Amino acid sequence: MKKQKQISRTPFAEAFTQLILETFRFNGRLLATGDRLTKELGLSSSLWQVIGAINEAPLPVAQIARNMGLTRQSVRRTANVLKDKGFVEFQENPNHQRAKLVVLTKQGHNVFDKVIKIQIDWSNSVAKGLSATKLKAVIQTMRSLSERL
Amino acid sequence: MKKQKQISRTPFAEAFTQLILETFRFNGRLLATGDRLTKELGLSSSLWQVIGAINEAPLPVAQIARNMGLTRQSVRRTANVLKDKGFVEFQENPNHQRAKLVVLTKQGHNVFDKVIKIQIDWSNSVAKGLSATKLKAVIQTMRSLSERL
DNA sequence: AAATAATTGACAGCATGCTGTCTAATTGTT
DNA sequence: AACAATTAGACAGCATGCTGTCAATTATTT
Repeated sequence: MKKQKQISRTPFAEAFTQLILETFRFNGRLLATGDRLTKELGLSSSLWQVIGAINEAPLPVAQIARNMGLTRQSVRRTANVLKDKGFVEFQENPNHQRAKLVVLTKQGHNVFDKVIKIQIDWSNSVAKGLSATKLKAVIQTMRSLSERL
Repeated sequence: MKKQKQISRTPFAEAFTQLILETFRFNGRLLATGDRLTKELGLSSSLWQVIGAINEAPLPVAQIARNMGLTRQSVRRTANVLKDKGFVEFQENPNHQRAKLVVLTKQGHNVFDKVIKIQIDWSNSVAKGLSATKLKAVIQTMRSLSERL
């Protein structure tokens, strides 16, 4: 006779475990799809994320990193790649000598507009049967969980 | 006067974009927390995920990879690390000469039991104010979206 | 049974997250 | 104004995902 487990998961713990695993999978799929859809533009998920982060207003690397929940080192590398590709440039920051502002070039703005269009088409193709309300509920739960970690 | 954007996001596209970014953040947080909680056991998120995948029954590397939505190459590397740490061993597979079975050692079973306990404690500490039902709804939406990618 | 296709392992190399350390610059405190 | 604490950049190296290729094995088709 098989020994019984002493501790058993509560229904919440069970669902939470599933959610974690599904999040890992979903994240992987999103990255793969994002890379695929923007490859022809010379971009990848990490690149357009940073471009998107400075679309409204130029920011220093460290600030971008905080906004995105990444380390400044990793965003810096991405920013350097974007600079090499001609999508951004570093400009003097009147408020800080070292922390230069990452600014979209004309080409950068251009490519981001294309990304937006791709994203919108993509969203529409994915939208069937799901409401914005439902997505918002998901976002809220994820944020709520995030805060507890 | 500023030029008006030609295409604007639908509410769904807006929420979808937010969901994508939140997923990236949530994923990062989960990995960081998972690593932190199992560090003392000599594990990391990638390691306990694979251990968990063969807890019920031994499987070959390629099968584990398919189950987890990863490439076999990446799971293989993880499996080799687990072997070096003594948590798994490779055993002959009666059905396949090349594809050896990844099997938990006694130490592997042992450490996974500890991981389970940690996960349950963690779940309980996170559970306040959230129901399993709510999490299930999130999982379902994520799966539904995953399938469309 | 033989030929072809699919799967697997092994190896190499890239992408993008992380940590750690050192130095320079900035900010906050006294 | 001087000192301490924090922040930023630069560089090094690790972790863990990916792709690509080649040979060996297994599965499928004819």
